[in-house]
Amino acid sequence: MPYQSSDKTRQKKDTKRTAMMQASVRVFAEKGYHAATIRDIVQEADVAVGTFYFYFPDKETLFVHLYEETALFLLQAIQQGIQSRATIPHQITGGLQAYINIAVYEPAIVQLLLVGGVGTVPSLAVKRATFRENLIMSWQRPLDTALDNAHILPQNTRRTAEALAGAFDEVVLNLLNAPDPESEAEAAVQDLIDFSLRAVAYTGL
Amino acid sequence: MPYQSSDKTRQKKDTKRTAMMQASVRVFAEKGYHAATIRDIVQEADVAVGTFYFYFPDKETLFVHLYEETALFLLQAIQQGIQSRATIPHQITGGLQAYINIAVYEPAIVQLLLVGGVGTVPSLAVKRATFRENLIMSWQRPLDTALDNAHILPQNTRRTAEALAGAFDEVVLNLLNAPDPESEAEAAVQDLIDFSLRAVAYTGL
Amino acid sequence: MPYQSSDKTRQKKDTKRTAMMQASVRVFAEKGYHAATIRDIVQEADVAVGTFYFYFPDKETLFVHLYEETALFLLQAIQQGIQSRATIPHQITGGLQAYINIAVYEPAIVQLLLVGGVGTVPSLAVKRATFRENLIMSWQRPLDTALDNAHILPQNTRRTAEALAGAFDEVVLNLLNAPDPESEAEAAVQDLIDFSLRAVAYTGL
Amino acid sequence: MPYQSSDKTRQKKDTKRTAMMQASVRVFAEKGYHAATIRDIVQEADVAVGTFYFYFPDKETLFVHLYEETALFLLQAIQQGIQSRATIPHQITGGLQAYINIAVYEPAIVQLLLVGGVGTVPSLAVKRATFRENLIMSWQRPLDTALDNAHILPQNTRRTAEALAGAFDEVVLNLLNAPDPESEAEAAVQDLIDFSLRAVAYTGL
DNA sequence: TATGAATGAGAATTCATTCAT
DNA sequence: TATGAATGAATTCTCATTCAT
Repeated sequence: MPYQSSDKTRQKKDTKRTAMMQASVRVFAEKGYHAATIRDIVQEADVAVGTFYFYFPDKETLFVHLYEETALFLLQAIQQGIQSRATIPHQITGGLQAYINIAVYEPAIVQLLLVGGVGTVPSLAVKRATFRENLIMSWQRPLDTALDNAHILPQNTRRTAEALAGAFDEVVLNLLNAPDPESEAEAAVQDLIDFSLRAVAYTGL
Repeated sequence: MPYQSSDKTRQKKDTKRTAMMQASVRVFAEKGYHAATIRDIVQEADVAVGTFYFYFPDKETLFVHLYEETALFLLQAIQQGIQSRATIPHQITGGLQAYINIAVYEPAIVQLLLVGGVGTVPSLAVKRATFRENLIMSWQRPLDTALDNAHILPQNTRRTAEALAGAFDEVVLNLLNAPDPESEAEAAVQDLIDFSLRAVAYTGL
Repeated sequence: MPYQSSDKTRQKKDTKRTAMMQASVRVFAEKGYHAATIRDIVQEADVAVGTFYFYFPDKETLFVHLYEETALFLLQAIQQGIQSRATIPHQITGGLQAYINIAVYEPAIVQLLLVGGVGTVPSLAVKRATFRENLIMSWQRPLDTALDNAHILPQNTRRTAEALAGAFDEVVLNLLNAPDPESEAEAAVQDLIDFSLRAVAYTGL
Repeated sequence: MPYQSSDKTRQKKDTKRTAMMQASVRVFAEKGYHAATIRDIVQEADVAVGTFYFYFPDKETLFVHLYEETALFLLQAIQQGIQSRATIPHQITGGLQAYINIAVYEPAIVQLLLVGGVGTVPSLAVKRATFRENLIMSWQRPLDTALDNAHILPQNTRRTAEALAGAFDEVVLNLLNAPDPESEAEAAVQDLIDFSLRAVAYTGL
């Protein structure tokens, strides 16, 4: 394996690289793309500026990469929460729990996705659109299935999915601004489940 | 009469000032606070850099002022749409129509509020929080009244209002990204009305 | 007199022009050339910016002109105080009284000359050098005469004159920084007379 | 040993920092605070603009710092020249030699103090006042002692000290404008010693 | 790999000056 | 004459990026 550095070296490298990415998420989440400086990031990660450019080509590329990766992580968690269940109530519950879980324990990730990457670099616009689209689709798919099975009343599931996605985001952001998000998380999940089941006109109630 | 601050002169001044503010809204809405440069703004308004500073003290002050003014305008329109009606279905209809009307005919205003002012200057954070709070309260008030009158089932109206506000925003943003927002507006309003009445557990259906 | 505007007009013009020059002296004296803005000057004179450029070609020209005029005024006052007397003690007394009188009652003039025009525009450098040279010469001339008449002991009168000029300036600046310059002026004059007569080795003491 | 803040590196940094400070002194001395631009300074130091801001927080801070440091240096030199001697003639000689020595070999320092910092930034005003006060006090102290010992006749020593300080400054500035200051320095010192001993009414002559 | 000094393009802001009215 | 809106060159300062060590 000549092209590969030793485990020890790789581990150290990965350690530093990971530290910088986590620092980046925090800094971008807190300040947004433009207000965050490379200096902010390297100070948070406790490395030198030059080190940043050893691991990442530039600020924009890192940010877009971070956004993609983070978006994928959140989407997969939500989809996992949805897909492991069979009926709409459980699916919504599963997806929401996954979402709010991440929001509470990794707030920087959610903040990066929801506020850190708004109105920034052109190259991000398409990534952001894709993320929103995937997020909406994640909620639309169970709705379509439920509609087929007459578990919900007829409706424009696309629009319902958009509305649910927006509703969840807003509640999550308000939750994160609360003094103790963790303690309120469970109630928020329950309120949103109730809200959603009513909103999708769930016939099983 | 060597010089006269005549109506004509004053009117011209106001005209130019207004033009610059509108240009600013467009640029801020499109690029967000940080990415928008003074040069962008003055080019959009077709004036020189110095002219900007003749009318406005600095970029930040203008932005915050713009945000406040715009937020007030949107809030009043929505509240006007709500308060001129008596029952929840009509109130939601009125508020939504006002919101989507502005979104379609003054998209920059909505974009400035929803995306332009995210993660920007500290002095804006409180304005933004106030705006979101007022927006949520605008929806919560009719819910509380309806709950008192048993027009909706018992629920955490605060959370419902948050969810509705977020739902509306997301649908509006998706609408604005559509190829022809105007043609879809009516359907979007109707879908959201239906969504909302289900979501708030309106008992009159 | 076709080329001449009416008395009334000219008077008004002179009034305004004079007001601006006096305002300029005050502003330049207080802030120095660079820190003083045209806006400062016209506000102090209560006219519009355009008016400034009707009377004066530009900031630098006005400043240099002001400096020259002011320097001439001070020099003539000092020289008048010197030349109207016959012997060194009276000449020093006369010159000093004139200087300190102006310093106390027209502090802006002295401040403009001593501090307002330091290290500023190249075109002023020569004017300033000329002023200092003339000021020194004003004191050297009576010294030379006194030396010829053996009223003072042999010395390098040029150097003595430099030293006296510097001594007077410093005392004047300290006087102007005093809480009540006027009340201390007389004592300062007397101290400086004594100092000077000793310093020039006046033989008549 | 990927990187080492070795002596060599640190020395280089100090070297560059020192070079920039010296360049700053020269530029400020020549043009004064306002007329001196960052561009002037970095060109004189042959570095890029950013380098200036790597070493110094901003123009004003550097200038004030430079002024303080320079004032302290000059004051200590003069006081050292004074305090190492016992009687007024030797004290004046010592202080003057120190002053003129610096003026001739470090003209920028003296010019910065005497002309570069006049009528500039508010934060400098107090530093300048302190410097003048300390300078005057440096001359007043030996005068007070001499007066106690009856080595000079009764007089207002504060005023005499002011006058001497001003006299020295003026002669020094004239000396610096001479074609060959160094060659005239000795004579200037001697003339000023004579002038001063007469001016303070030294009784030992 | 890692460092941080050095760079310079670009941003915000100021202000002398012009000119249509 | 007088006005003040409009201009844009010049200035200060920031920050992403590079590179010698």
